[in-house]
Amino acid sequence: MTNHLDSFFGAMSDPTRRAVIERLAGGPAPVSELHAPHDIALPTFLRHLKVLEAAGLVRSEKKGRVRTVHLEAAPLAEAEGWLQRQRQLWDGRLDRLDALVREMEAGTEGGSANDHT
Amino acid sequence: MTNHLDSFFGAMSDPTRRAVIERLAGGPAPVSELHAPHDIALPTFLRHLKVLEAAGLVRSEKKGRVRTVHLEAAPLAEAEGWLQRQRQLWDGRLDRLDALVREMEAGTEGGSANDHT
DNA sequence: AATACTATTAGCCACATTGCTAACCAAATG
DNA sequence: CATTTGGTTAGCAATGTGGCTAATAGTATT
Repeated sequence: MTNHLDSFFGAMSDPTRRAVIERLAGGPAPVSELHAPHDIALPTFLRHLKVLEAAGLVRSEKKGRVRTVHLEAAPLAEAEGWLQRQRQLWDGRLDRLDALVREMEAGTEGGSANDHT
Repeated sequence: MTNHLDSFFGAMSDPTRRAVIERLAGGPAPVSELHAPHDIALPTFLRHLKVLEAAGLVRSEKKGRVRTVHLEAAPLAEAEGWLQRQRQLWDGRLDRLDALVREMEAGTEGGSANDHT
């Protein structure tokens, strides 16, 4: 199936690439401008952009000799959703455990309690 | 500064590791149980767990000969927040652009409009 | 005490990633 | 039309990642 999340998280795991995303959240920009603040060779930087584009995080169009890059928000939302689901599941579980513990402490009269699974 | 997000996203970029997280969202589990559904050698799997632990995503305690692993929700929340901020920034920008376009279409009477920056 | 089970360490290989330089193409610009 | 500018391609080196097997350690279990 080769999940989207795979290439997405891979793309986000690099500080240079995250910095590009942060910059692009403020609006589209040409390659040269995106490259400027980073102290790496342009070809190297270009490959970072390609990784981002392959992950569907950005798109770019070339007009004349300038390529303009812009953010694609949908993948961010997707990953955000995934994280949220996992976290909420876990948080919810903790809440339920907590309730169980309180219930058990309240009275040992004979409550049938099922916790995990 | 060696951001948390670095190791976090790195850890999440592997399907095996994400599957472990998904499993752990349902509750803690011993190493062997976590390993079972994955068709890779145990030592290999163990290293995945180490990556997750190094990224602060899980913790584990060993009792007897069994190591029990559990999810740590805080990092998920942190990454979730980061993504949300970037996305909202971008979405907000789109909204503002949209508004601008509508404003410009409404009347070309002589409105002074500032968009980006 | 011997055996079986759970986890761990060590070491190896193949491939991916990230960095570089050098050379090059195509579109402005003088 | 020569030059500069913005981006791209090709190729190399160093390091990281993910997989394996073999061997070991430390509990249970019988």
